[in-house]
Amino acid sequence: MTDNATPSAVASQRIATLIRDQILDGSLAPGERIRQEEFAERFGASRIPVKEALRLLESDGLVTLVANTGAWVSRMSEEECAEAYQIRERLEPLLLHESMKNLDDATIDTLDALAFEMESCTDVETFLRLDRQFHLLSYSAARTASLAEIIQRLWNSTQHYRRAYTLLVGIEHNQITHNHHHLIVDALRRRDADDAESALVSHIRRTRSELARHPEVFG
Amino acid sequence: MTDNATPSAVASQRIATLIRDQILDGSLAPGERIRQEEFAERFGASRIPVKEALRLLESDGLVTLVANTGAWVSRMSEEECAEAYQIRERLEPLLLHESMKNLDDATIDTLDALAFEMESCTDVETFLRLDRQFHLLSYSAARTASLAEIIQRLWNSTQHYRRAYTLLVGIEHNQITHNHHHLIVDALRRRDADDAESALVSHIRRTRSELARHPEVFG
DNA sequence: TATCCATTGATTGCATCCAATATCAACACA
DNA sequence: TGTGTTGATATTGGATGCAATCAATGGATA
Repeated sequence: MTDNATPSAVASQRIATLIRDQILDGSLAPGERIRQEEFAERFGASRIPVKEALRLLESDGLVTLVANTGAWVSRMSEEECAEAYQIRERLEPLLLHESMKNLDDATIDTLDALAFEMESCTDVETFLRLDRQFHLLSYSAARTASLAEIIQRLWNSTQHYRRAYTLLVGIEHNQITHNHHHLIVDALRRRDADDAESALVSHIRRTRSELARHPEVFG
Repeated sequence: MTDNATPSAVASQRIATLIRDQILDGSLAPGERIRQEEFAERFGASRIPVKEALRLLESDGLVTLVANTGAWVSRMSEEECAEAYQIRERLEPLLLHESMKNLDDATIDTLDALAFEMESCTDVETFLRLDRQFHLLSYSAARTASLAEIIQRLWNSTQHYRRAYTLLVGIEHNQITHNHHHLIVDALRRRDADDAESALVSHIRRTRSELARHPEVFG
């Protein structure tokens, strides 16, 4: 499971990737309007591929289209976000399990290094990037493509609130998170799937309850 | 959770629904080619909305697009099908749980009636339709839209093999399936979520192992 | 006879143009 | 003053035409 690697030769897919990246890195905020003509000009294309890209992003849940009216970056409610975390809690352990079957030791070493790097990083954006990288890498050996795709979509659609939460509470008092990561690496190293799954469930469940404790993130 | 209700005024979405229905009812088989111009003419539109519809169906997993070459109805491997059932096994109990919270008694009566109707039906297409109706109705009271959408996609992408399997083994010796349905209705009536979930898990798992026992379905 | 290359035909991708629709402001009227 | 209506403007939806790309066929060569 890799982070949208191939820059497609097809314009509509390339544009979809560019807009998706802007939504994920926060430069396009929820509720912001996306005008076809403006983005077409920005990407040096006509409105047709932009329109197709917007439909793709709509089916990803990142963009909301209203017929004859326009497109906006989707605004996710607190309930929808909780729902995404509930789904992740059931699916990500399965994906981790599938991935563990094929994970090699070198990748586990990299995961270990990432967990420590995260522990000593000092800014929010780096933390978010490393955290995403850690989990996606832990899933990277799974052969279950559609499962990986569902989960990547869930990560994407909740990315905004992960950032908002992290910005709100800071990254100083995150030892529990780091502990979870180390537990996961340890379980993977021992090839103990049940243990890895349960550590991951705890990890995701904790984030869900943390978000529930900080409703101001959704304000 | 209702079966694609609104016939959108937007042509691309209307066309996507029409093509999707043709794939689901079997009149478009896996591997069959979908030519933009041919379908545009058939639906009385130009190629643009057809192309957008195909991209939508691609993100549903029902259609496979190759740049500058064409579109085909997706061909799902045995492994991918098993994967879909694994995901369903983890997610559908959650959706049923969410739905049960809001299910009224009248709907449970309807589910009961559907279970009996299925038991006495004699042709495969009716059986498939009633089965789909039964399960989707049992999920209909859930407020978790994105979960419902994921599951609907999984149903859609495996629909072809449900039909192939049912055609292969017939519907005469399906008592176990009917038993599962009655167990689910009973648990719902008693408002016993855990019991309903475990009956549903058994139900889905059984189908998965049945498919594994009949690999000729995927030939 | 098998393999490689070029040419042709078919099909898709995209840009431009026009039509349809929604939004918003100005205005008439109660 | 508030409300309903109407027109102008901006924006999207879709049709047509052209360019780009791929697949397939035929011929030349080893």
